[in-house]
Amino acid sequence: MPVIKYSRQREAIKEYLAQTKEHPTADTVYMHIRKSYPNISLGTVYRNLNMLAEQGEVLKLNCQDGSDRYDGNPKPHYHFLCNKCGRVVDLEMESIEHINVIAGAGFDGRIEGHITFFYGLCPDCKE
Amino acid sequence: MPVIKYSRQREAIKEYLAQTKEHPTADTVYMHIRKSYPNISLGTVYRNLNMLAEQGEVLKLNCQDGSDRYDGNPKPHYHFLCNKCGRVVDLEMESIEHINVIAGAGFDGRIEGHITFFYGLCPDCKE
DNA sequence: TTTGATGCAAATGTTTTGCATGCAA
DNA sequence: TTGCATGCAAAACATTTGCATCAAA
Repeated sequence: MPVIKYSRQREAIKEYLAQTKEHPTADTVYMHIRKSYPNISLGTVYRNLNMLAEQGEVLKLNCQDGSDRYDGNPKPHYHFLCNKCGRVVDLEMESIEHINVIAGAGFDGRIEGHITFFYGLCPDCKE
Repeated sequence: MPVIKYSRQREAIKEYLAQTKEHPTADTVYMHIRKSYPNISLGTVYRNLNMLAEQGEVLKLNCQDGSDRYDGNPKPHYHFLCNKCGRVVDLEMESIEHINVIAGAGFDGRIEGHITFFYGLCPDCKE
């Protein structure tokens, strides 16, 4: 397997993701990084996002609205998608790992995990 | 709003989805319907799948592998995605609606529901 | 007869890829 | 010096859309 070399572009992407709570799309990442690296190409952004996701340094979220978004927090956690403004918010909540057991009860395969998105109205939109 | 007129193409798509358990992609639907309607176009398949999903007659599944798949069973239910063969299987399981309450406990917005995909190894791949 | 649905092809939006060059090690 | 990463542009995909024609009501 090839060695992974340092690149400031990748570092900038990682820093941006670590600092924002926006759960940006690849294109949004591109727009932001461009401010400090005007010559960065969209291809580089995609390559690095995929690389970081593979390394487990960021999360790639396959949202229910069809968009792919990225999360700088690689620890598995749950997300909330607002039906009105489309925002994706991190949820801090008690573990629901037991649903794997419930799902496995009548199923002959092996359940290793789950991905859950909650949806509804976010604090700002619920009024 | 426009009236929805009967079309044999749409009917064929609906029947195919009702009878299969494959959770096919739009392209797979196209390949199948083509056997009985060789002239049907991919555009028509997409238009009808979207129409049926909007009417609530079929489910559009935004799978974690990034693909969109369709399910002829419009009742909400859970799905399992095999990490090895990529197959999507229906799960029959006890309700886990209570996770909405758990998620809502520390959250100031309104949780209306959730979408969950389970993953692991399907019965055929688990050996 | 009216109007929605179709087939076709072009357009769109997103993501990936090939290649010459730049830069890390 | 070696070879991975980059920028650029083209290519690859998936999905949508415009339009003339077809068919349901």
